[in-house]
Amino acid sequence: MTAKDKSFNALKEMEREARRDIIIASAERVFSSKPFSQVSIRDIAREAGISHALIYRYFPDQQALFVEAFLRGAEKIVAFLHKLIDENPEGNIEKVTEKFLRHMIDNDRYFRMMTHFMLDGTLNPEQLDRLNTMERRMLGELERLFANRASDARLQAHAFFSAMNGILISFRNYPGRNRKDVTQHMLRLGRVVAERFKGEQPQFPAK
Amino acid sequence: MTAKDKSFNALKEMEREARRDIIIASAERVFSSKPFSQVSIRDIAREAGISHALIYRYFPDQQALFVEAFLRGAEKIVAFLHKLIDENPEGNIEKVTEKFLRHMIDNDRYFRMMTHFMLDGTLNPEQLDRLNTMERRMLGELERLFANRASDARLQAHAFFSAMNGILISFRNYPGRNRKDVTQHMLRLGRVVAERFKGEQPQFPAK
DNA sequence: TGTACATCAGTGAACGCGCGTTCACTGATGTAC
DNA sequence: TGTACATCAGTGAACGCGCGTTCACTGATGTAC
Repeated sequence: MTAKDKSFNALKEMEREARRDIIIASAERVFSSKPFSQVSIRDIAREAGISHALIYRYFPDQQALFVEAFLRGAEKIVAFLHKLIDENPEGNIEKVTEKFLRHMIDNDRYFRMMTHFMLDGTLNPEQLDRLNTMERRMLGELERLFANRASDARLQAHAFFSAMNGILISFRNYPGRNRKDVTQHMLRLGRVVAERFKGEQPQFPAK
Repeated sequence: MTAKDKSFNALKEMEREARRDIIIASAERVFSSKPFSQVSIRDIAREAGISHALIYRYFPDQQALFVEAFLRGAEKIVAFLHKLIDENPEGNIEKVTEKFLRHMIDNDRYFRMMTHFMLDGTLNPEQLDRLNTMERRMLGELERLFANRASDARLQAHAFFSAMNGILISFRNYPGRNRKDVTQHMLRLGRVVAERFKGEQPQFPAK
């Protein structure tokens, strides 16, 4: 009886999770179709084919859903990074740089969400914490890229991560031309950065 | 008579410009006090001590005013960069990096506005063009930093600029702690980047 | 087997708000005759 | 000098909209006796 109750409840819980997933997946789709600041609860409900009021049965508020949708995608990015760096154990930075940039360009929605949250000053502490944990995990993966090269792998990883993000942000709208040209320019800058980050750093200034 | 008319009209025009300036200056102040996305026309009018309807006598719409306010500040950044690089003619990248980062941190509102516009997909072409011109001017200043060092000064400048922006964005909300710690970390990453960008680049891969 | 009740996914309508923008108007100043 | 008119900075009120969120309700399903 108890066992049966448990499995029934478990099933129910699973179904509930499945419905929650559908909402998150719909959110992800909407986020690929328009700028972050223009996405509304109503958009997501429409995409999911449900009443917008229903979303509040699964998420306490808008921010919680948005963060959740981002974390879902960020998880994929971490997995991608993990695999990528496993496959380039010699710290082949050129290769990693190119693949990483391409992946971020192809998964533009997550990159846009990430930068939005990085800049947003209105996040509540709990969500901020979840986002920081995610950023730390990405940085942790990148750190492995420098583990055999520099004594300050962590700082190198942070600086490298910054350079990647900077490229993706700074040249996004630049200078008109078509998307392909922009991608080419980003990859070219990626090669410059990779070249710079290649060797063992001479001597990191203490201070 | 004509001369008098001209000077009268000129005076009127100047007064109008002065009033326009007051609005822009008020906008700049509001932008330092809250996140970009939360700034409204009404906020700016309140700060300037005028009716919000009046703003539409000086600017066609909100976006025009916002871009104008940013360009005003960006002008100062370009001037700062120009002076900074003049004062470090030997391409003292460590120094430039530190001063640049500090300046951006101290003028955070402009940095926030800049990144907002870089990511925004809803700008009309005319404003986008003005912003791109401004970005090109910043990059032009930075290019001088690499002029005597690398054959591909332009690419180096773009990559360096990206790294700076990336540092400022990626660690803004990271990881809690106080503002001073965050600044310290950013400067530390700046030193890593400066160290990396110091020497002549070995050989830029063609491809 | 039938009936009363509990649970819960799901809904449409409404609330309350703040926003960008427009409108009709006022009042001061300067100009023409 | 006085009067009719034009110009224009400035205003408060209103428009219309979309938003996040809540509410009262429906209807299906499962449970207890």
